[in-house]
Amino acid sequence: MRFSKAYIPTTKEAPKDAQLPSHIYLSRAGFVSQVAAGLYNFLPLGKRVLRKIETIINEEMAVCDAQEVDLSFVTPAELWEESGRIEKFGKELLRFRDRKENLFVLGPTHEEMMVNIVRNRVTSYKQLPLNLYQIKTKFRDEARPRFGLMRGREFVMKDGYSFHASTEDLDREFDAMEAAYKRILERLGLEFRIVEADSGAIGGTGSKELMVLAGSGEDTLAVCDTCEYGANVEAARRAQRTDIPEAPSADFARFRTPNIKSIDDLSNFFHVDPYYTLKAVVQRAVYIEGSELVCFFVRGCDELQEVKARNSIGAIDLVDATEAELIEIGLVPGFMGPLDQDKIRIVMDNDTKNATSMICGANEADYHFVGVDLSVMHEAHFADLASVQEGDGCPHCNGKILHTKGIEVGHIFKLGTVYSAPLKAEFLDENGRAQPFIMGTYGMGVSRLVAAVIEQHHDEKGCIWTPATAPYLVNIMVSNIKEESHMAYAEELYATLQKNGTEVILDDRKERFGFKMSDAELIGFPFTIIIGKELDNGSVQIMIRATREIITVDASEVISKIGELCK
RNA sequence: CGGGGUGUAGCUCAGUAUGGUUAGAGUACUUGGUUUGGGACCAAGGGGCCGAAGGUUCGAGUCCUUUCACCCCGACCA
Repeated sequence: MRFSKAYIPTTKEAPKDAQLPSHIYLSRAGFVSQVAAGLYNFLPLGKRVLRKIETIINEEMAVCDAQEVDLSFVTPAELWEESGRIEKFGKELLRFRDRKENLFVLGPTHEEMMVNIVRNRVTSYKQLPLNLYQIKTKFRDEARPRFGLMRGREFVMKDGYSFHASTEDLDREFDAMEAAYKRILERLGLEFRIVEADSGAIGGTGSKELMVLAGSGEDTLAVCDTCEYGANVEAARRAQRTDIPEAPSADFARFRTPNIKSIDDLSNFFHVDPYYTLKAVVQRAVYIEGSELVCFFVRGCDELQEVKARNSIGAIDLVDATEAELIEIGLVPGFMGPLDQDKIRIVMDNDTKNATSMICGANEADYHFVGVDLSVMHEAHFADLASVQEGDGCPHCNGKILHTKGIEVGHIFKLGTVYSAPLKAEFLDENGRAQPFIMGTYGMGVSRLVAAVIEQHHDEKGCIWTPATAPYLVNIMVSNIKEESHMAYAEELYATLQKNGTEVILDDRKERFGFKMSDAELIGFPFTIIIGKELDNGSVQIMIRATREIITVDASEVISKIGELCK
């Protein structure tokens, strides 16, 4: 491509709405432009990056014998009614009617459609397993799209679905997909972590998220500083605590604690570590039908993890309870404890099981119990409720947990029969019995990956594309196109690179050196070959974008040098 | 969906408090000239329904009402 003919509208200023580096630089460098909230146009450079990522995904899927399909974007609403998701998805599902008044939706994900194309066609265990995927635009009418390409309403996703006759076979395919996804991200040149994730209300197992590590990520990850363990904090586990503070010695007693309500106050008042106090968090749990107040207890040194709490009782949502709601049912805010109270459902963190020497509220204003032995609560509902904190022990090794931020670019998930059963997608097993398909699902956010590359690879000058994601690997920049010998050399180099299959752009614009260099840095080509006055000495220069280092090489060796730098 | 903010030239923004010639700047664009290794300089130009609708007024970018869009925080997010 010749730059002079390319449509690459770069700008000095970022759109005022852009906050994230990926949004700012992708806009400024002319990769994308915004159309409306959460909707973006991909301009030529952006489209090239998308296609490069798609190509890598296709290649790795081919290795796994996964087959690409292309399902219709507009899907009949009946399918969604059949699976029961039309209500669950709510307003995120964009619906509309055609001229015959039939209701349709724009596909936000394609489980239903994919199940639909195999049901009644794949009818025998002999036809399994099967792994089908597509790379396609999805639409979710998000309440609040933001962060540029990171969270759009319309986005490109690779969504794959596998069908199996047994859970063992699903496990095998799941591992193969995890390995393939890992290879994809490695090839893209991204630093990432595969983490354990929350399975959500749908159930299923083996939920794993692929997280590109970047400070602007929306998800908090708990990762081990020693081993490979990593998990979304929503699902993170930790080792049993070993550095247990010295226990306070006190016999069981009811103790007057005037106006001592918070964990801090309590721990100062009794001079005990918060580890020995019990924190009560009351939430209104919302279910499909109705709601109730639930009190969660964790140790004073811990925080309640909301997703874990929600999962522990199968609620759809938790909202903070107000003091008025507590008082109404006869609870005493600031002095709540699990003992001797039957006014509210309680759930206790696993770490409080059989805990001794505890201090907890006495369910009476200005009184706490001390010296509590929680083994009396052995019939209570225990669950993992506490949020894993930095410094906690890794559940797999002796390492320590650290927190880091990640961008979720992939999510793989064992669905089991969650969709195949309600949609009656069945095959006959060896015994001639009808069984629903056992399914896995494998998603990867392709347009989000474009943004993720830049979130992880940029500097104050602009984008820094990795070789696998760059719109062009090499930019040949002619310092002054009026120098005929320089231009002739550049043309020759351009032709040679094109012939050997290098993705190359020739910056033949009638612009000054500084202007073209700034564009090269903003767009972020991995290598810019500068052809200018050095050519009179038989040399050219290569600017390595990642470091902005400029090296001088003999004009005859420039191609082999580029090859060397790519390694 | 709750709270906050912003809509004026392709882009980034002044101007709105206190209504008053022909609505400005920078940048980008066009033409001519000079320059040519880090976003050049000089000169001359083109470009606006001041988000939309209604109202108040002799007069509205500016005041009032309604509405739409976009952004931020939160809720939500296979």
